[in-house]
This record gives sequence, structure tokens and C-alpha cells, in this order.
Amino acid sequence: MIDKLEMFIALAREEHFGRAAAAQGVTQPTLSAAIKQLEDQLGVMLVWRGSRYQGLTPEGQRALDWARRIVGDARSLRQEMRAAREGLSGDIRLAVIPTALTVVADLTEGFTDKHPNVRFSVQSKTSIEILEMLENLEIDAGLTYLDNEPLGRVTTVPIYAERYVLVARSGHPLLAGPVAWGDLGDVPLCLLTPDMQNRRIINQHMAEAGVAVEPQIESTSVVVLVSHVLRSNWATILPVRAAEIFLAGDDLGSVPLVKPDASHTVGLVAPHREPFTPVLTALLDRARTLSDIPAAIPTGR
Amino acid sequence: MIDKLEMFIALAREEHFGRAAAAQGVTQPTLSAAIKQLEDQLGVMLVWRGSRYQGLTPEGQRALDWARRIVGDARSLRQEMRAAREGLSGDIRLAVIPTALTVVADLTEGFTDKHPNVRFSVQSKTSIEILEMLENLEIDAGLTYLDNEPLGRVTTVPIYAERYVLVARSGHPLLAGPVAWGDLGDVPLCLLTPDMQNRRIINQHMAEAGVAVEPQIESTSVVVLVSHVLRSNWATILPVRAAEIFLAGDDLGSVPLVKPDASHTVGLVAPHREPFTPVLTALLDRARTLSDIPAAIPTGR
DNA sequence: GCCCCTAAATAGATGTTTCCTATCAAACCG
DNA sequence: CGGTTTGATAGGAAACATCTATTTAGGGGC
Repeated sequence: MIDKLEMFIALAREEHFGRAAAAQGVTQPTLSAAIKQLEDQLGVMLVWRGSRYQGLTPEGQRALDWARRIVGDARSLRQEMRAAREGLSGDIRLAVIPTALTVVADLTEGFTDKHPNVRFSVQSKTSIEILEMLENLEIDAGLTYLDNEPLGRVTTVPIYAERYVLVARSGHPLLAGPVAWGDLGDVPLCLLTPDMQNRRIINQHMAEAGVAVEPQIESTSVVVLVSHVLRSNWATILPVRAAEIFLAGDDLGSVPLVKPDASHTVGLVAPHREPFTPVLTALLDRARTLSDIPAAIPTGR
Repeated sequence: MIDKLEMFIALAREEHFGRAAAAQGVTQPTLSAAIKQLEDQLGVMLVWRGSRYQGLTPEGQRALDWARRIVGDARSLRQEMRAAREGLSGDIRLAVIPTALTVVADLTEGFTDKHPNVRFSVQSKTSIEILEMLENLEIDAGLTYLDNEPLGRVTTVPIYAERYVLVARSGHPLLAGPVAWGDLGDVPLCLLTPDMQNRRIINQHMAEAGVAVEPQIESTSVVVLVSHVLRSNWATILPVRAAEIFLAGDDLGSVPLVKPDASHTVGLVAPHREPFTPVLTALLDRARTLSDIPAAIPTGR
């Protein structure tokens, strides 16, 4: 039964019998049969049938919610029993927005010493993808914005308030002192792509300051942005925590972006499933110890 | 997997392999094997083993919590799909304290007209048993006190405030006017047994009024109490809602018990499992429409 | 309009799992 | 110390799951 629910979840996620089967490590006929059996046992159609996958029926949608719960709880049971057997162990699968990637090290610091059998798997995703993956049980927790766009039913632990700096090559004229959002009108910028919430936040602040956003370079990767900034007179806008790591040398400089002093909370999100498994509890605890780290605003150099 | 969790729950409830097997409709070796497989899959011992059942290990206890959730959610899934298929249908299993038995009719009234395929199964239990059965998934909802003793993690819908009357044969001298708890010192009483919360409430009020509680007849059944009262000069103390049904004829009379005007809330309790199944939602809604019924206090006749 | 390609369903074979009956071993009780 | 209760074990039949191979059904391209 639980196996079949897993397959059903995979099907809803992949929207394709063959891919869902592959994801579950079974063949396509096996998955087809499992879905059919599930439908027989529940006495309702779950999937619109044609010669190809055509989405879930309304009942299928409701069943999917229950399936996620049941499968999630079953995994929690197994995980907790393993923790009881051999201490904290296993994988923690994290998905993180690009601008918070450096914060993962704060989370894992000390954690891996205390729990050597816990492994982390970290992937960079958009905030929307993070919430989807959380729903689909593809990750155990995410690191993303908490206060900007709706989250759904999750547990959150705020970790820090994101503040923004303009980053440019050393000697860039704007690095002389604080820059207002409104001053960015004709600065050539490299920014994240608009599917990133960080970019939408920047768009919003610039729109409020009355300037147009027309970046010359867009990327899903902060590294791409920074390497462009290093080569030319482009500038980029980054959260302090994301910029710090690139500011160690003398090549780059940063100044705070003011008017307004924008701030958005970033933190850990986890499925709201009481009680939490021991590993997740430990991770949330670790996040809580971090949650007082002040987001220092460095000045330009 | 879910079947095995069901067997595990049954074992924890029955505390006996043979009985648990019978309760699940399987043979004892099957249940033994299921528990062993569960232990193998989870990699921990769940049950203390000797030549007989010796309780759950700590891991078993934690696993039991998860098992209840998973099995409960799986049942909810099945129930909701059946509701989607053929409208509201199925059994609602209720357990009710003896003094609230008459209120069940208020709950079912109108409900069975609207949902002809819903069947009710009602059993009379103590408030403690009701909570246990709720935990063990043996009932879908209970009707019991909400405000007196701790309930645990459940959803509650208050329905009415219980108020108490003294019930005696017509012509009994005490029926002349309101009776204070303190006046009951040497009245011969028939009361519920002390495992009933109603009796503990009565004990408490009488103790506070400084009189001893020494009933001559104790029973778990209100009918037994009333039939004794009908035959002799005994009196009994009942909530208004429980007494009403016996007061239609001229044989019995009742007077309010005052000083203090004791009042305890009675209502529906259901497992807290979001989202609720359609049947349970309907039942809770029905209870909410009842929750304004004033508990009228009749005077003696 | 026809053909081809992709996607899902079906058929049949094979291996695994489940669950029964029968029996055994250990502990408890008188 | 024998009888009884309780759970574990063994062995076999039935049910189930999963695979490979094949068929059926749409959809798109030409």
C-alpha cells in the first residue's frame, strides 16, 4: 500500500508513467498496475486516462494530499527508528536559494562534528522549487525567504535578515559611499533571473524607487554574476551574506544599498509533521542557535 | 506495511499475541511474523520478548505513535475516497459517557435524513475509555466532558453545559425546592461508579460542600440508578440532559442542585487529524449547530 | 490522409511474499 | 512435576508483485 502511494506521488510529480516508474526503480507496467490497484482499492479514478497522462482527477488530488502525509510519516518512522538504532544518521536533503548558499556552511558547522553519520546533500533551487520539493518529499528542509511570498503549511525558523549591497570592481565610482536604489537607473547590472525570488525583490525595490530594471546579464548563478562584475564595469546587487565570500580579495568592493534599507528574512523551512524526526529536530535546533546572527552591513572599501 | 502497523497497534492494545491476532482476523503465527518483519524492517526491537508479551520497548512506544498516525491517515484516505464515490457513507463509531447518551439523538437527528448511508454505532464508555479508544482508532469520535480532566491532542466541539438535578420519586420531601449540595449529607443516594467522571464530579462538589459521599447503590448505568429511585426513597444526582428522559411521567420529580450552580461542559471529541474526513467534518458541523442549545434547568414538580 | 513515433495498457512467465495448519519450546501455575 | 498458556518455528499452498515482450491508442509531421 505505501509502495503504491509512493508510486502515485511519483506519477503526480513526473506527470508521466514511464519517468515515474524509472524514478521509483520499477518498470512502467509495474507502475501502471500499482496505480490501477490503488484505484481499485479506493474505488475511485485517480488519474485522467487517455493514451497519455492527463493529470489527476479531483479525487486524485485529494488522495495525493493524504498520500504525501502517509508516505512522509512512514519515512519519519523509519528514520526515527534508525536514529534510535545507530544515533543520528542518514542524509539531510537540503534545497537552498542561490543567495543563501553560503549560510549552509553555518548550519553544517558543528553539526557534522556532533553527528558524523549525518550526510548533507545540498542543491541550489528557486524558492518556488523548494516549496514544491518539500511538498513532494524530495527534500527534508529548505533554506529560503520566509516573509515575502506565501509558504504553505511548513515549519519555519528564521536565521537572518537579508540586507543588500552593490558589488562592483574595486575603483568603481559608485563604491565611494552608500548607494540608493533610486541611483541605479543607468548602472549596468548583472542580476539573477526573474524566476528567483531575490530578483523579484530587487525588481520590487527598484520599481518602488522609480527606476527600470534592465540587467545586461541574467543568470541563475551568483558565481556567473560575480565573475562578470570582476571583468568589467558591471555591478551586481547581492545580499550581504552572498557577497561576503567574494569580498576577501582586493578586486571587488561593496557598498550598502539604502533608501530604503531593505531587509527580508531568510530561514529554514521544513514540513510541518509533528513530531519531528530526531535529525530534523537537531537541524531545526541548530538553525535556532544561528537565528541571532546579526547580518552585519559592511561598508565599501 | 500498513497491515503490519495495524497488527502492531492491535498488539499494543491487546497486550497479547493471540488476542491481537484474533482481533485482526489472522492467526497467531501470522501476527508474530508480521511483528518480527516490522522489527527487521525498522532495525529495532519493538516488543520485549520472553515467552509472553512483556510490553513495548521505548522504540516500540515511539513507533506506536507513528503507526497510529499512519494507519489513521490511511483510513481517512479510504473513507474520504468512499465518500467521494458514493456520498457520505460508512459507519461513525461513537463512544459516549452514560450521562450524555440522550444527547446522541440530538446529534443523529437530521444527520441520518441528510446522509442515509451513514450508520452510527454508539457505545457507553467512561471518559477515560473514550480517550483510549480514540487513541487506538477504535472509535471515530466521542461525547464526553471537555473541561474537567486533561484530554490530550484532540479536536473538541462543546455542545452543552451540564447542570445537575436531584431526582427522586414524586412526593419525596426534598423535591419541594432547590437543594444545596451541602444538604445531601444524609440523603440515601444511588450514584454512578467512581470510574465515571460524572461520579468524580459529584464527589468533588459534595466534598467541597463538606458532606461525605456514601451511595448505597453504585452502577455504571443510569437506568439502574433511576429504576432504584422509582422503587424506593433513594435519590440520585443526574445532569439535566440525562434526567429529562425519565421525567416525562408523574412518577419522578427533580429539583436543581444549587450552591454552587455546578456546570461542566460536554461536547464532541475527535482525533486531531487535518484535514478531517468528510463524514467527520459533517459530524463536527452538526455538533456545532447544537452547541448553542441552552441547558434548561427544570424545577421540581 | 497516411505513417511513424511515443505513451500506456495488456499478456504471460517467474519469483517472492504471505498466510495458513501443525508442531514445538519455554515459562508459569497449581 | 504435569498441565496449561503463550509465543516461535516449519513447511506448503495460494496470492501477489514484477519482469519482458507485445499490443493498442493518440498526436504530429509530411
